[in-house]
Amino acid sequence: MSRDDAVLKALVDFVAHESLAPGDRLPTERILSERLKVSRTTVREALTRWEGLGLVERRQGSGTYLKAAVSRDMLHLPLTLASGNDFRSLMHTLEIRRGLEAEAAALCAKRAGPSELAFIREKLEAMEESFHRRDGMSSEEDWDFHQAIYQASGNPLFAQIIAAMHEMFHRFWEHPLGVHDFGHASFPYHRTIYERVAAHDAEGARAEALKLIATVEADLKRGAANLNLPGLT
Amino acid sequence: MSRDDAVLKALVDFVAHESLAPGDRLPTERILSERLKVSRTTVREALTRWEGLGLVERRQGSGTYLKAAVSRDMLHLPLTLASGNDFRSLMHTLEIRRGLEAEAAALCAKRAGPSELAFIREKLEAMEESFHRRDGMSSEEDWDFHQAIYQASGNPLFAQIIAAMHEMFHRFWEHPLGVHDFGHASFPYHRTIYERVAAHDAEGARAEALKLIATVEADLKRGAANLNLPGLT
DNA sequence: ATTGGAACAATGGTCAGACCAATTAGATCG
DNA sequence: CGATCTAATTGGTCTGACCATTGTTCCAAT
Repeated sequence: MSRDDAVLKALVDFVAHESLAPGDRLPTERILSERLKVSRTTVREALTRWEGLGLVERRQGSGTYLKAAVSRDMLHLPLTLASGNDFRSLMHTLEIRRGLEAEAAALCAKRAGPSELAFIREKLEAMEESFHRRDGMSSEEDWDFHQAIYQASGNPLFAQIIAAMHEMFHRFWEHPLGVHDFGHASFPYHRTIYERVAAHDAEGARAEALKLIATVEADLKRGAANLNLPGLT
Repeated sequence: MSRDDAVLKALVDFVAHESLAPGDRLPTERILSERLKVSRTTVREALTRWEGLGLVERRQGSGTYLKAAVSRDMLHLPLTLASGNDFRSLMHTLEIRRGLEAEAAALCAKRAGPSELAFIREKLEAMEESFHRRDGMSSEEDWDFHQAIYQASGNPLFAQIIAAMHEMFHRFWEHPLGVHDFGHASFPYHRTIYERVAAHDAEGARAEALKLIATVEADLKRGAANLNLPGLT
């Protein structure tokens, strides 16, 4: 077994022994290197692997933070998709998102307890407040709302997959295709999704989520048509 | 942009410029560090990322070899989930599959042309024939049918994501949880999905796909209850 | 007492150079 | 010609230093 694989195994044991949870900060690289009897270089190589797998986040000047639960038997699925930044690829990712968003909303309606509902409602109201104040969608508050849904779905895979796709969307989400009022049409569906979730109406929540993505899709198509974007079919 | 992100970008350009194909050997770390004007440490950190993503393979004493095609716009989906051995993880993957399966079926109904429909029908009949001959689901023909659906969805991401997940819990799909007639209940829905797709009824196809996954989920729960599997809630 | 900013310490990021371990290619010898 | 030893190559690890960013502390001005 190579050295830094051993380090990763030791790190798993360490996290288990100290019962570290997502969000916790792990020891500094220097301390780890001393405690595991390897050089800091090797520790860094191992942490780089974990960072690539999304298990850990490093912040210069601050520390290294656990992003997800780790256990000894984990399966890593590095999925890399060749996907351009043209309109067609963007639409493909949106279709994936539609499938996941609908399912996440349905599961959320089934499983969300009072505390999860309160959290979602909080994010919803923050988004609505921001919308009325600035007369437009805030991509950040919008993202927070959806993340709350994914979290309450009880299935961590949703958040993981969508987070990875969101990164791709990110550059477009800021000023997508130059359309200023992008996402305007999707606004009301956030509340309807919440209402269906709060009523524990799984199929209703699924339907509202589908409507929301449909408005985004329409906006995207409109923007692409205006700009003659490459890949437009 | 952090330094080794820049290195990764430069590496992509280098691979493109030299038109390197999978299997080819990249320059040594020392040469790369010199050519990219960064330290070998930084080059190694970048290559470690690529290795984690399965894009590259390093062999000590030999060199670093390209394992997959790389392009500037790639979407990396680092999925890590607890070993598929427990019931909860298996259910999580099934929930993801439900979202994707439903969406793929709907898109397929919208877009499948005559040739795609004929291909799906071929797979369906092969599956049905195998079912009646051996009086049981054949995981291979079943998989072929679903893959045909994903292909006809017109979105390559579906096939890629699901294929990766399928590989992950392949062993369970063969004789999941020891249930012998696993998947028996899902059999009739393959034909109903096909019928809805052939009728270009997107929402109907989505509904049938949801029903199919529901039967699989029920089978899974039944098997787990019988075996007192860990992770059963 | 509060606030603002300046100095400082801690932490991840990068660097240079050396040596180790595995592999490969070439030279050598039977 | 073939097997074997040797040396060069290459990725893996180590050390120690310095840089860039962040968080904290503490003091001065208000």
